[in-house]
Amino acid sequence: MLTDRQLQVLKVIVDDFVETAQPVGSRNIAKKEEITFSPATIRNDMADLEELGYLSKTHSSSGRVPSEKGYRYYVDNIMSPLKLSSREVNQIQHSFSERMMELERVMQNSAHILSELTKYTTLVLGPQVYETKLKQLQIVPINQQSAIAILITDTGHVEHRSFAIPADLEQSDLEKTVNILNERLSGVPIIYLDHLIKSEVKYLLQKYTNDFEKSYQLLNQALFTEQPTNLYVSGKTNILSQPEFADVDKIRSLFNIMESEEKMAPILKSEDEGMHIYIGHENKIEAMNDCTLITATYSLGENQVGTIALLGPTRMDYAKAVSILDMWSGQMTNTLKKWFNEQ
Amino acid sequence: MLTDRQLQVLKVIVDDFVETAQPVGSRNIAKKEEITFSPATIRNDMADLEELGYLSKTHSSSGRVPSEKGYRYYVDNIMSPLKLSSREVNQIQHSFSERMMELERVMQNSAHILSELTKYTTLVLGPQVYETKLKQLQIVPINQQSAIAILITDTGHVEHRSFAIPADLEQSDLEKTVNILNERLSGVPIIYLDHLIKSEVKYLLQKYTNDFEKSYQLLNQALFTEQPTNLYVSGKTNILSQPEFADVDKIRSLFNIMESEEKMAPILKSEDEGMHIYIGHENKIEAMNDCTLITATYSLGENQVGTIALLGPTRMDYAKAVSILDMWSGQMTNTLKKWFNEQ
DNA sequence: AATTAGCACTCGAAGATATTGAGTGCTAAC
DNA sequence: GTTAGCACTCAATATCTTCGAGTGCTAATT
Repeated sequence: MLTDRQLQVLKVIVDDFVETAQPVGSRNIAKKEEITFSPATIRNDMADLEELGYLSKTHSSSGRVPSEKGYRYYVDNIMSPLKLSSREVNQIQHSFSERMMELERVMQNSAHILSELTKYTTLVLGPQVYETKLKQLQIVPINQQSAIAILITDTGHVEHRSFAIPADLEQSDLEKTVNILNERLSGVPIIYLDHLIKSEVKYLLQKYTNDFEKSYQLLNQALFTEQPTNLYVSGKTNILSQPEFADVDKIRSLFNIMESEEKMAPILKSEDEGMHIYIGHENKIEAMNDCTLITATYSLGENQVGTIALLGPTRMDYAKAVSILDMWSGQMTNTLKKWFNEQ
Repeated sequence: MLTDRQLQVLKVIVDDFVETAQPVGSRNIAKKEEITFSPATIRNDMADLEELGYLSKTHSSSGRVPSEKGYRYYVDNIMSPLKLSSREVNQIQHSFSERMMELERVMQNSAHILSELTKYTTLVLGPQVYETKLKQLQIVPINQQSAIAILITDTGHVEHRSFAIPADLEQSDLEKTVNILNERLSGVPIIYLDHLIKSEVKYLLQKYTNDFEKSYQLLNQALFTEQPTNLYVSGKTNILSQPEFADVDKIRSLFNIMESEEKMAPILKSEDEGMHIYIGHENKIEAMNDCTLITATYSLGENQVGTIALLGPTRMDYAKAVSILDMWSGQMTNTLKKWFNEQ
């Protein structure tokens, strides 16, 4: 168990190092207002803290630097929530302004604003579509060979895909197909679409259209070709300003991960709701071993959960990051509740 | 005027430097198969070429490096088109495969593949919409407060925007508005929409709907709020592998530009069609002063011109870059012609 | 007259050596 | 338990040396 003084020393070291990115020496600690004891005393405490694994040195005669364990302790036991400035609060609220009626825009905007406020990289993963329901399906022919399928969900999400119309498909069959689909599929959760089409709609099509095979094939092509983008990243370049990322190789491997939705999505998805902090090697991906990732979930409806995350160096302003994510979560939940109850 | 031998020396220096990124010395040049004279002779030529401004040294006893003027001369007078490997040809053709019916996808895909092939950054600027015509306008209500407007153009481009429905707008007015719009605006070039609405449609709305003011306001809100994204960038991280971008500050300023459509679009748009090569300080933006930008236009229809560009260090494999862009342009033009004639 | 061999010279890169100063750990005094 | 004092450590920085790839110039060769 740490003494009060040790705790205080650890806090000062983390705070100072987060700010300056330089190892913190005993003399500098002693200079702080809140510190009332001498450098020698502090040195003793630091030696203890180092033995316990909360601090480390960059070399034998350097000042101390928080270890990952030290950050962990700071996050779990020391840091206190920060009061955000009114400017920060305003900006966050602004990203939920009324004119933003689309989830996509809200996410994009939030990512942008949070990365501005924190100077870290913000990642927003859209909600999984477990419960999203199909509102309407439309097919708009463009020319003889191609048409566009437009899916609209009850959350206001619009998805469109163009596809080739089989050459020998009759116009009437196309129309019938669309009618059947709209009739049978409206209100159905997206996730069941595939199943429902395979079971029920298939027979309807077979019954009412002349060229079932073509219609069915077309349908599959139009609806199930590709996963839509669901990851919004903003402020990637902020990472470049951090002194720990002076190495171009590091930057490259990190950027490669962030640009790939497949790699990033599983990292962001967490089993349970709420906030999670992954410090350094707590991140399973090697390229992120000197980063901290803070994730927070937001939910719309019952089972739809999305994630927002901040990515920065382990030397992160944890209190600020957490407070800002917290603020955002609250606003987001409010907005979505209002939004959902209204419709 | 350069002698044949000087020309040959310049060519070897550019080719070698592009490959190795190291200053080229006379001994190394003499070792090349195609070179039949001694280092001393080459040194004399190099001294002349330097005096003429085509070469420079990194320090007084280093080998030579092409200057921007040297690259310019190489591009204008020396380099010969490269025959692409069948792998490269295949990959480019693949990005135009039949299933890609949407311009957006083609652009995204092309950007990706070209950056893979060249290891430079690829930027694709979508065509300006001067001539694109509105095919269909649909308005899909999501709930009491909001709806989504979907614009489909004759090029298969789909644009959607959600907007708030004024609280006191009657349902019937909304429907009437949409009907009027579809009737009057189909086939109209997007660029004239605004004008046509202000002149003609305005009166129709006034005549047939109860709450003209609301309908009109809604219309403006739905159609003219924001410019759609039109810039696709791929392979930004490729730049990180180039030795000339070891400096993080350089990277940052370059990334900042590439991430901003407002900054990038005017650079990419060129007055006239065809290929343009901007070497080093020929780029007006300071951050790009040690880059080369090669732009090529592609066109669909009569007046619609888009741009594709490769961005790399001035030490670029010009022959390859030009050949690949050339290949792509040809394919793109073909594809679009076929596409347009069919509809 | 053009080309080439020969040679002194230049200068960056890489390694070795000295200097400085911020910081530590330990011991003894308070 | 706390602190002053002091010897010690080591990264950062500067200075010097060595090495070699490269040059420019001059004189010899073709």
